Amino acid sequence: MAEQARYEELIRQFSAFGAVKREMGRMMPSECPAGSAAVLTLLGRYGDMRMSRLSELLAVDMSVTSRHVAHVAERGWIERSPDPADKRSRILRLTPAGRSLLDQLSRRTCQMLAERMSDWSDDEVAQLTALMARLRASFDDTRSHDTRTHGPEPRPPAPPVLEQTTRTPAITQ
Amino acid sequence: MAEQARYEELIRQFSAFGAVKREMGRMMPSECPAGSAAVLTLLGRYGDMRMSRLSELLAVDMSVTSRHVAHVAERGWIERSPDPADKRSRILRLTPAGRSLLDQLSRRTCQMLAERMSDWSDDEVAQLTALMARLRASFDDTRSHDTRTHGPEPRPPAPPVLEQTTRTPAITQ
DNA sequence: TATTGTTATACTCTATAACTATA
DNA sequence: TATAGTTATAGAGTATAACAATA
Repeated sequence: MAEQARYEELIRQFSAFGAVKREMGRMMPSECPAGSAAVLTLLGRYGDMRMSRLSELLAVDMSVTSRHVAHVAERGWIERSPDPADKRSRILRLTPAGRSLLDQLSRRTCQMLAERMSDWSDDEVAQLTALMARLRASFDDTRSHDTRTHGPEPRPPAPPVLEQTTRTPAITQ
Repeated sequence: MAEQARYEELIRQFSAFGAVKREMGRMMPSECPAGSAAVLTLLGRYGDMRMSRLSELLAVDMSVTSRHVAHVAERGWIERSPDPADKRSRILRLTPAGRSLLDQLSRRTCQMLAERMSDWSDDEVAQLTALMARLRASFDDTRSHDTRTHGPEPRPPAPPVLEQTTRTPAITQ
């Protein structure tokens, strides 16, 4: 348990982190904004899935997911095929073009990080990754907390998003 | 120097961090969105300053800063007084109402973090803070890197944002 | 001529709510 | 009646460019 000052420092860093995100966003191709890249990345990592699962992984409302997915589908990077098990659903799958774009994006962003973090040791990078994963887990669990000020209950109990470790987990899909 | 897989993990956490930010944003009063809170926080921390310096600290374009500042000024949380040394500039200063709001926001967000991170040790919180501060520093320095794909040079060499450590630095203003 | 700050415009991301088609 | 997904609408954040006032 930390003191208030610790948390204030942390919050300050949360806020400042936006600059890092924006800097990375600036190197995305204009046809493929961050939201699209996130869709491709998750499909590449966890394989074919339905909208609802993708929504959980993105941790955004399904309406948002729907828009991102439409964007990448229009550009031929993913396919949406009907789910034989449930006609309301569609199965999302990377196309070869999508896979190719994903590989290219991944190489490019990793190269950028490698440059910016050239003085970080492998272990330090791993530490930051692990702590951020844990932070997310701390916010994911216990959906019981509720300190909000405005607006009604935003989401139902929310099926837990898996993958709270740093390591690639078994495909649960 | 880390391997590609390490960076991919890290990028994944960067993306997922958005969920944490949104969760925190949901507990802000509706009159005071994140951008406004950031303005108040920086003024509270570094004291009175000009737009240009605030822009640097926020790491956003001055047009953006101008909007945030207008928002908080309209609500009486800050004052903009003319800078006697340069009539183009205005000095920004927290009002008592702004200070009071800031204190309240700070308590509330810290309390939320304390709940969510109740199983984190003080040292772990400090570690995450330090690593995020260092990450930001890695992106701040060496404004020489340029892997962008589209758009012209977005900012000039950008005077370095101070405060790259975890500790509160001396007021440089 | 350069700099400080403001404003207009446009784009991305997000959430809520209304809607459809299926379960 | 409930769920999967889509679409319309609105709000926040950001960047670019054009502009005004001053240096």
